[in-house]
Amino acid sequence: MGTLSRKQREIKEREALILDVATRMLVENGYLELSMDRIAEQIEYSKGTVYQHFSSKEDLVSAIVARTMETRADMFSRAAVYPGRARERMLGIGLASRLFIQLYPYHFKAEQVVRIDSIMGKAGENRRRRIEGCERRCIQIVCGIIRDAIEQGDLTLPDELTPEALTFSLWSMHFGGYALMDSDPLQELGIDDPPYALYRSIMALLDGLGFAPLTSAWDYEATQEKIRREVFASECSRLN
Amino acid sequence: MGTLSRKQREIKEREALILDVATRMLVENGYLELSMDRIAEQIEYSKGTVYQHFSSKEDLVSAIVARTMETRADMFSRAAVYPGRARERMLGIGLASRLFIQLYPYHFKAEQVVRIDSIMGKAGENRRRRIEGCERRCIQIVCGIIRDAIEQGDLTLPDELTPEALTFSLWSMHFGGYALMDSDPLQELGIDDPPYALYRSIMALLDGLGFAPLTSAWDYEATQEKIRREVFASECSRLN
Amino acid sequence: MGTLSRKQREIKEREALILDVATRMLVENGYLELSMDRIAEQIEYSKGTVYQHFSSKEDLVSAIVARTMETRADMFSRAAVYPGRARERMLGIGLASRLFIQLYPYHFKAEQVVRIDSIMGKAGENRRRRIEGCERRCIQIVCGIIRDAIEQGDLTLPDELTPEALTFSLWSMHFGGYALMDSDPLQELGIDDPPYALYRSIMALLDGLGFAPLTSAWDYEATQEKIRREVFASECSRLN
Amino acid sequence: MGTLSRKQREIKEREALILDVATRMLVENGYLELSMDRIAEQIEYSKGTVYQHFSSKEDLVSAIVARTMETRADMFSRAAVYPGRARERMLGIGLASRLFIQLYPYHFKAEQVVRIDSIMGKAGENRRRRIEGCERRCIQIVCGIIRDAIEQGDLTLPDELTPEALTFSLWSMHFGGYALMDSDPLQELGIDDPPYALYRSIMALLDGLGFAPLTSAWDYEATQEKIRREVFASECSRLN
DNA sequence: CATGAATGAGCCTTCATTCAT
DNA sequence: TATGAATGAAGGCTCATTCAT
Repeated sequence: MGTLSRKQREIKEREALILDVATRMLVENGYLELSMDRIAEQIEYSKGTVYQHFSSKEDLVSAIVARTMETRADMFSRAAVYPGRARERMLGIGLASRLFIQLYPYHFKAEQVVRIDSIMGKAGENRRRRIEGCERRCIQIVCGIIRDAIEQGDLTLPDELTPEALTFSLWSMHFGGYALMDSDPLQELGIDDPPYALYRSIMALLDGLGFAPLTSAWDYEATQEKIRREVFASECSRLN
Repeated sequence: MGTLSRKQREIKEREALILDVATRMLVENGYLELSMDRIAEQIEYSKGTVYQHFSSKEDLVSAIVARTMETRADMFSRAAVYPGRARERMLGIGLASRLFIQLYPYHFKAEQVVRIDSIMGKAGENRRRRIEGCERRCIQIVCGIIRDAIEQGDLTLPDELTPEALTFSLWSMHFGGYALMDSDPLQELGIDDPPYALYRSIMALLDGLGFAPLTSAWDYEATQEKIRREVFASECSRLN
Repeated sequence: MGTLSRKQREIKEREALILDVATRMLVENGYLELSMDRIAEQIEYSKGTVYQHFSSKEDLVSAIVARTMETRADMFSRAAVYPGRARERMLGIGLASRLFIQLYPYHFKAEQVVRIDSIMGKAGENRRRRIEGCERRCIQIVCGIIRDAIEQGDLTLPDELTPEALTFSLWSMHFGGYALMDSDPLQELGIDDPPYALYRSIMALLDGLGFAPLTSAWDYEATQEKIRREVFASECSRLN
Repeated sequence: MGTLSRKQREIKEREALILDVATRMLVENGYLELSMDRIAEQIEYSKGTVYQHFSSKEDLVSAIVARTMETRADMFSRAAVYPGRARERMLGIGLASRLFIQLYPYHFKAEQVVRIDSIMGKAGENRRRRIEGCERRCIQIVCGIIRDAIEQGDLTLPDELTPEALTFSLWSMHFGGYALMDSDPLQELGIDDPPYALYRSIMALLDGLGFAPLTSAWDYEATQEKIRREVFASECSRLN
C-alpha cells in the first residue's frame, strides 16, 4: 500500500502543479495565452500527461476556478455558523472574503475568464455543476444572513430593496472590487489597501441601512478577532 | 469638396459598421470567435479593407471599448456640470450610468474582455491612452464630486475612508453589478430590475455615510427628472 | 478580363494539382498516409491554401472520387445513347468501363477508401450527393439497358433473376475485379490482361442468359470498333 | 498440467475476446476509430496485456482477417473434396461462401481495410504469409475445380478465357458483391436477397459457359442439401 | 483604394508504444 | 505476468496578417 499511495500522491501533486502553472498563465496573459503545449513544457511533463488529468482546455480552466471556489464556499459556510448576531456573521463573511483573496489573489481574474468566454458551456457537466453550486451556496449564505437579520428585527429594508437585491449589491461590490483591483486607472487613485476600503464601504452601507448593531454600537474589531481565531485560524496562520 | 466629404462620410460609416458587427461578435461569442475573416464576410467588404481601418485585431477590439467609453465619459462630464448640490450631481452620474447601459448593454462584457486578456497591452499606444483617459476622467469626476461635497460640508467621511476609496467602492459596485448581471446564479436570485437594485443600494450607502441632503430630506425623484430633461434629453429620447 | 482569367485558371489548375497529388498518396499508402501537411509540402503551397480549396480532409477525398465518377457517368451516358441493339449498348458500357480504368487506373482503390471509412458521412452534403448521383446514374443506365432488352424481346431472365439483381452482379464483377486487380494472390494467378478476362466473362454470362444477339451471332468486334470511333474517340486518342 | 492448461485456455479465450471486440470496432467505425486504448478499456484488461497478444495495431488487424480467412479456407477445402462432379464441387464452394458470410458478415469490410491501407505491409511476416496463403489456397481450389472439369470433359473454355481468368471473374463477383452489399446506391436497387442474386448470376455464368451438367440437367437443389448435411452440418447448425 | 489569395505559426487533441512497478 | 502512467510525434484545422493585382 505504501508504494501505491506514493504513486497516487505524486499524481495528486502533479494535478495541483498543473493547476498552479495554468492559473499563473491564465492570470498573467489571459485565456488566449494559456496553451496546453506551454503548460506541458513548463511542468516538464508531456502533453499526453496533462490530458490524463484534464480532458480538454476548457476542463482545465474550469478546474482552476472550481478549486478556489470550493475553498471559498467552505470558508463562507464556516462563517455562517458562527454563533452570534446576524451582522456578526455578515462580518465573518467579509472576513472570509478578505482572507480568501489574500490566499488566492488571482482568483477573480480567473473567474472572469470563465464567466466571459463560452468556457463553462464546453466544460464537463460535472465541473460546471460544481462551480454553479459553489456560487449558489455563497449567495444563499449571504442572503440567508440578511433574512435572519430581518426576522430577528436587526434589519428593516426599505420597500424597494429586497434581501436578494441587497445580496446582489454586496456581491457586485465584492466581485467588481477585486476584478478592478489591479486595473491601471484604479492604481492611480492611490488607495493604500483596496480590500480594506471595500470593507469600510460595506460597513457604511450596512450602517446606512440600519443593520443593527451599528458600527457605533458594537465592537466589531473584537468580533473580527474572535472569528479570526475561532473560525479561520488555519487560514490566518497560512498567511504569515 | 462635396465628393471628398462624401467619401470621408462613407469611410466613417464603414468604420462604425465594422465596430457594430465586431461588437456583436465579441459579446455573443467571446474574443475567440471574433475573427477578421468573419467580420469581413459580414460587412461584405474585404479583409484588406478592415485592416485599413484597424491595424490589428487588438486595435479593433480596443476601438470597440474606446468608442463606448468616450460616450460614457461625455455623459459623466455633462452630469458633472449640473448646477446643484454635490449629491444631486452624484445622482446625475448614477443616472448617466443607467442610461449608458441601456444604450450600450453589451459594453461591460466588451470591457471585461479587453481588461482581462492582454489586449490593451498589444493595442496601439494611442488607443490605449484614449481608453485610460476615459476611465480616469470618469473616476476623477466622481472623486471630484465627493471632494466638493466634503469641501461644502455635505459629507464627512470616517477616518479610514478617503474620497478615493469611496470612489473605488462605487465604481466596483457598478462594474461588478453589470459584469454579474446576466450570470446564472444571479438570475436565480430573481431580482426584477438589477440596475434599480444597484441604484437603491448606492443611495443607501450614501445615506449611510450621511451624504447630505439625505434621501429623507430631498426630493431626488424631482432632481432626477430635471437632469433627465435638462442634461440627457437626447439620450432619453433615443431610448423610446 | 485577361488578368482575372489567368488567376482563375491558375486556381483551377492548382485544384487539379492537389487532387492529383492527393490521389497518388491515397492510392499508394491508404487513407491514413494521406495528410494535409504532406500534400501542402508536395504541392509547395501552404496548408492554408489547400484548405481554401477543400474544407476538410474528408471533403478532399470525396472530391477525388467525385471527379473520376463524374467522368465515368458521362462516358456511360454517351454509351447509353448509342443507336443500336440493347446488347450493343451494353457492350458500349463495358468498353466505357475499360477505357475509364485505363484513364484512371487508381480509381477503384480510391472508391473503396471512400466507401469503407466513414468519410462520406463527414463530407459536405453537396459532394456526397454528387457521388451518390453518379453511382445511381451508372446503375440506372445499366439497369435500363437490361429492361430495354427484355422489352424488345432480346432477353428473358429466369424467374429468380430480376433486372436489378443482374445489374448488381455485373456491377459487383466490375467493382470487385478492379478492386482485386493488383492484389498479391491474384497477381500470382498470372492473368495477362485482367480487364479483358473480366470482359470475356461478362460476355459469357450474357450469352449464358441468352441475351440476344449472342456472341456467336453478331460481330461484336465490329460494334466495339464503331463505338470506339463514334463515341469514345477522344478517350481513345488520349490513351495513345 | 491442469493448472497450466487452464492458464493457456484463458489466454486463448482472451485472444479471441480481443479479436471479437476489435473486429466490431473495425467494422463499425473503420480503422481510424480502432484504438488500442479503447480495446483495452472494453475487454477490461490493460493495454499492456493486449500488446502481449499482438505486437502492434497492424498485427492485430491482420489477425482479425487471418482468423476468418483461415476458417473460410477450411470450408473451401472441405467442399473441394466432396466426391461428385466438378460442378457439384463448385456448387459446394458457392455454398461455403454463403455460409461463411452468414457466419462472419463483417468479414469483407475488414478484408477491404486490410487490403487498402498499407496494413499488411506493416504486419508481421508470419501473419502476412498466413493471409496470403489462405487466399492462394482458396483461389487454387476454385481454379483446380475448373481444371478438373476441363480434364473430365465437363467444361470447354473459349480460347480467350483461361481457367485462371474465370477464377478471377468468380472471385471478383464474390468480393465485389459483398463489398458493395450495403452501399447506398445498391440498397436503392431494392434487391431482396443479394447473396442469392449473386448465386443465380454465377449459375447463369457457368451455364453460359456450358459447364456440365447444366442447371437444366441436374438437380442442384438436391446436391446442395446433401453438401449442407454432409460437409457443413456444424456450420448450418450454428446458424439456427 | 479595394481585394482576397497565400501564408505558416500555432492550437488542441489523439494514440501507438514503452517500461517501471 | 499485468498494469497503466508517460511519452511525443503527428494530425487536422484556424486565423491574423501581408501583398500583388
